[in-house]
Amino acid sequence: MSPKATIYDIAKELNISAATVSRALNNNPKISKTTCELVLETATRLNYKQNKLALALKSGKSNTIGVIVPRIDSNFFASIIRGIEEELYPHKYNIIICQTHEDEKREIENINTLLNTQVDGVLMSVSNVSSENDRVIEKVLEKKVPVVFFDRKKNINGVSSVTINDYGAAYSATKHLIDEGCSKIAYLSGDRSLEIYENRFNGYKQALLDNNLSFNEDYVIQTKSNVEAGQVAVQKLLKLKNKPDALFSSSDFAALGAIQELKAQGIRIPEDFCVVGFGNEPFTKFMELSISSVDQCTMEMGKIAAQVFLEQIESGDTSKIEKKVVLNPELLIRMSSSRRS
Amino acid sequence: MSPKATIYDIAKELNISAATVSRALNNNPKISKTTCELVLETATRLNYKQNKLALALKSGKSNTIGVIVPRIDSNFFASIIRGIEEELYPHKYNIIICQTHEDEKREIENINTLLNTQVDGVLMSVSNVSSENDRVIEKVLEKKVPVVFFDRKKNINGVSSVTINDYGAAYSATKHLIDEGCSKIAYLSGDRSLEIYENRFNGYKQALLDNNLSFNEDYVIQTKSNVEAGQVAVQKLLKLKNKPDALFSSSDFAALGAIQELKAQGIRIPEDFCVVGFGNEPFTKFMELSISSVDQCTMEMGKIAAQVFLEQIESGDTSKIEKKVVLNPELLIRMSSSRRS
DNA sequence: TTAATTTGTGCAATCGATTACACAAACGTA
DNA sequence: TACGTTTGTGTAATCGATTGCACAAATTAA
Repeated sequence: MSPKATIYDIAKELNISAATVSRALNNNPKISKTTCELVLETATRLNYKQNKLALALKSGKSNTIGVIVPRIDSNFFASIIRGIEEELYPHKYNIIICQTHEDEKREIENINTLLNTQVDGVLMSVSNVSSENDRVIEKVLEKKVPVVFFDRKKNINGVSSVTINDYGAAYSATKHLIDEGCSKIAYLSGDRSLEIYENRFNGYKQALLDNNLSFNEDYVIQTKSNVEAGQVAVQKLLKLKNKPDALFSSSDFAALGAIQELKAQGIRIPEDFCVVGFGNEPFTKFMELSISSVDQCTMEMGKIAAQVFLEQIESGDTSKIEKKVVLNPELLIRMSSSRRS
Repeated sequence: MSPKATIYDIAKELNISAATVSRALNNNPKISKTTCELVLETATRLNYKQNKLALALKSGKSNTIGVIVPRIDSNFFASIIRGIEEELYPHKYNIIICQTHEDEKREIENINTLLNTQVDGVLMSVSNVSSENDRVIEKVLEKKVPVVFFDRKKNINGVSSVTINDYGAAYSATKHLIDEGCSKIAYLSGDRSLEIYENRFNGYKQALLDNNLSFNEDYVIQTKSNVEAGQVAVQKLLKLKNKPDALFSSSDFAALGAIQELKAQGIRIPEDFCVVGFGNEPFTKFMELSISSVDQCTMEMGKIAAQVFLEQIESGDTSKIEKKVVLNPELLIRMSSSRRS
């Protein structure tokens, strides 16, 4: 028995043509019951598995999509991928995962690999803002392969996206801190050339202005999204003459670092200083001093990105549909910013 | 311009044969420089991308592997996948991710889908111990598709695996608790029909016996791996006449729940009660009362699983190599079990 | 009984790339 | 001049499954 049986093996075994075998396996009504049963039986016996590659080549549809993320081992992206997978599983799509590690070159490589692999679509969270990969993405579109951005998008014609309302979330978070009685609110940002961080910054700023608080450039620090960065940022902030009394961080990890440093310096949370993070990382609710954070609806984002992809595929003409879905994230108020109760 | 250019399009454009185009694109030395340059230029102009499906069909090698995990949105599996991806990226392999949600039916479906997709190998962490999928896996092997288990393995002939020394890790953790002065050590287990949990149990038990401590059946509780399960388990334990003074948990999440419940009942950690978890989840080191845990070398496990796969592919004959790699996890002693210093 | 229809299969092309083999043209050598 | 050798390309088969078209056999209708 050959390691991989084909319809030809079945055909030979039964002295019929491969075409008939193919039809029998697809329940084509033109095939007689007798033949059909014989074929199915032989297929099982030979451990036949349909070769999807041949099918994909013939049909031009691989039933595979590519997902490109900066990295997979972050709760945020892993949850989104889970959402995508669950939504696409019933539709028999396979998912190829690529990591960019925020490297533009690798991002472009990944896109090209996926195209070569003949994926039916590309779902991605962009790593980079440079315009070189804009051109690469446009080439994907030329090939009628739908692209859907999630979380971190770019504004490219014909590309749908699923994002959260970063502006609104930042606005709510900041407003919440104001409501708790804070008036000197600092903001830890990520790379502001990425739209999400720019939007959060704007939400933060607008909330201050709408509440008659002055915007202080010294209170805005651009950092990485990790614990150390949060510690360093707080060290800087506490050296200011006019020390802040609250912090809104674009990253839960930085928020954690900030809290650690604040405590180390003897500052009480939330009495003297309130903190709100972003991302609803699992640890934020586990901490003894639980951390307020913005939940980014990751599973939902993945599911919706998958749905948008499916709609585009089904509609046939990708280029005309351009859907921009914006989810409303939820502010989870926890101990790090709850002065009441 | 057609959306997807093929070598035939290039050939027609230049009035040469597709064979020549193929050779030129593959830098075949038999092709004249002139032709070669013309082809490359035209390929770029037409936005040509090699169709990997056609290549895979022809060569019988898809350069794609399948990875099956219970779920992707857990730090543990996500890290392993990252390791696999990084190891395989330079070798131009694509990775298809499947989730089982611990469902045996879905596990079998996934395996079959991957076979249909003609993956060059399957790397999996098994969800289930039933023997029905043993047969499915044996069919994979019949097709000369290498299978590598990681973390949760099964003992099937011809299947390599990469696991950690669960027995040793549990032994060390228990021994450490004993060294801290604990003598009544409870153990929270996962589903003991899975080898990993059975091994940990044995390591725990042996450490007790080797140190002249009695093994108490009441101290062993089988639970889920989540926070609530840990809380419930501690409630049970504290109702015992002879209350334990330490806990080794097979799950960090359960360890966290346990700690929360212990604190709620006014028990001091580590003074009155020591806790060690398993998995080195990110939050364990973030907690104010940081949690001792066993690091499972996830990235490394992924990388090694990928290496084992590569070796099998290169060796040609899969069936003869059967490699069992066992990694030695590290016990990270943190505040939840440090009475000294 | 003959013609029309239905039923069940086979033939061959197709998807895109590779490659063994054939072969013409250009070259060198005796 | 005639005969080997390169050099560069083309032809056609192949990978596995699908499917329009053709067609024989069986069935039905007239």
